[in-house]
Formats: sequence, structure tokens, C-alpha cells
Amino acid sequence: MKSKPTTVLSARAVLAISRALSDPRRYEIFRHIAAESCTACSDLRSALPITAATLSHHLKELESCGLIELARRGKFVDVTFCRSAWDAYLTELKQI
Amino acid sequence: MKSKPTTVLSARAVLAISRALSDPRRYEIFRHIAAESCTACSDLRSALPITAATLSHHLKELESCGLIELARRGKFVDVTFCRSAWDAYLTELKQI
DNA sequence: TCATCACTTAGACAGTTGTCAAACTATCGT
DNA sequence: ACGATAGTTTGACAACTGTCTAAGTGATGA
Repeated sequence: MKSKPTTVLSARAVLAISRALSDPRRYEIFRHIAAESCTACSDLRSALPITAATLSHHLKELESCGLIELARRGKFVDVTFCRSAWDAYLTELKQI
Repeated sequence: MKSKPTTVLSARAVLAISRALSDPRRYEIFRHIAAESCTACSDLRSALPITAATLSHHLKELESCGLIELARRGKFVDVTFCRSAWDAYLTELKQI
């Protein structure tokens, strides 16, 4: 009996996630987001020594591989961790 | 009670492995190795469309992050999958 | 010993990527 | 309407990386 209803990830998707995690800064950003589950963009900026432009770039990378979601809320941008994508990724790796 | 006696990976080690897996070709090579558990270098060459030099480069990358081990056996090089490193990596990621 | 085989090293090149400053867009408060 | 705030886009640059060819190393077999 399978207890995981997670989506199956293509090889491309797995690679995209691995690539996203392979940068030190992006990895740290990602861990912050995952730990908080949902953060404001500006919280990340004050927590990490990083330019707004660079943070924006990294967030877009993390979003494009499905690990996070970005949503505008007025002036701000909410960042939410997509645990389902993360679980799917781990499930895929576990098969190795 | 912990059932996993795996080594704890530093953040650097995790990053090194993620980086190693982020290249399409290297990922494919790695999966071959993991599937076979132990292969000869030349088997990989015949299984993948790749130059000897490039393969050598990728194997060294995979070795330097601890995912595989390389051992000379006469003319040949044996490639073995280090499951303990892989398990340690997954354990680390699972904590996210 | 000599040619071949299996792989490594060195060097070069093209493409990618992380980074920042500066200019831009959009929203909020006054 | 205006200025401040939050984030994005653009453009540029340096550093890195994957790839190949060519030359080198070392073992094997005749």
C-alpha cells in the first residue's frame, strides 16, 4: 500500500531541482524558506547578506523548478515552500 | 532509537553532492553506477556517448564528493557506488 | 621490445551563471 | 499627487564548467 500520493518527477525536473540546490546561497535561501514554510521576501533580505536583485534572481530559480511559490501581496511578495515538490524529489532520489 | 548509523554530512558536503548531480551527463553516469553497484570504466564508455576524457573528468567529480570510489585494476578502473554517502545525503535532505 | 589498449592530464574554447549597480514598475501612506 | 518602499529587469562582467583534441602514462599481450 502506497502512502505517498506525490507527483512523479521527470528526469528533467529532478535535474532542475538538483541544479537549483547546487548554489550555496540558493541552498541557504531555500533552507530558510523551508524552515519558515511561508515568509515575506523582505524577511529573507534582512536575514541574509544579499542584494535585492540577487535575491529576486534566486527566488525565480527556485520557483521555476517548483520548489517554492511566489505570490504578490501588495508591496510584498510571499514566499511559500512547496513541500509536495520536495517530497516528490526525495521520493525520486530514494529510488536510486 | 536511531536505525541509521550513517555519517553526518556537513553543509559543504551536501552542496558538493548536489552540485555533482546537477549536470545531466553526470547524473546519468551516476545512475548507471548506482544501478550496477560496481562497474568498469569501459562499460560506462560503451553505454554512453561520451569521450574518455570527459568521462574521466566526471568520474573524478563524483569521486571527490564521495559518491563513488575509483580503483585501478591493471589497465582498468573499477567504479563502485558508495551507498553510505548516498544514504547520508538523503538523510540530510530529509531533515528539510 | 613494441604496439595496443585503458585511462589521465593539459590546454583551449564556448557557453553558462552568480553578482551587482542602475534604471524601472508598482504599491502604499500621507 | 508625491515620496517612500518592495521588488523586478536589464546590462555588464568575472568566474566557472563541460567539452573536446592531443599528448602523456602505464599495463597487457604477442
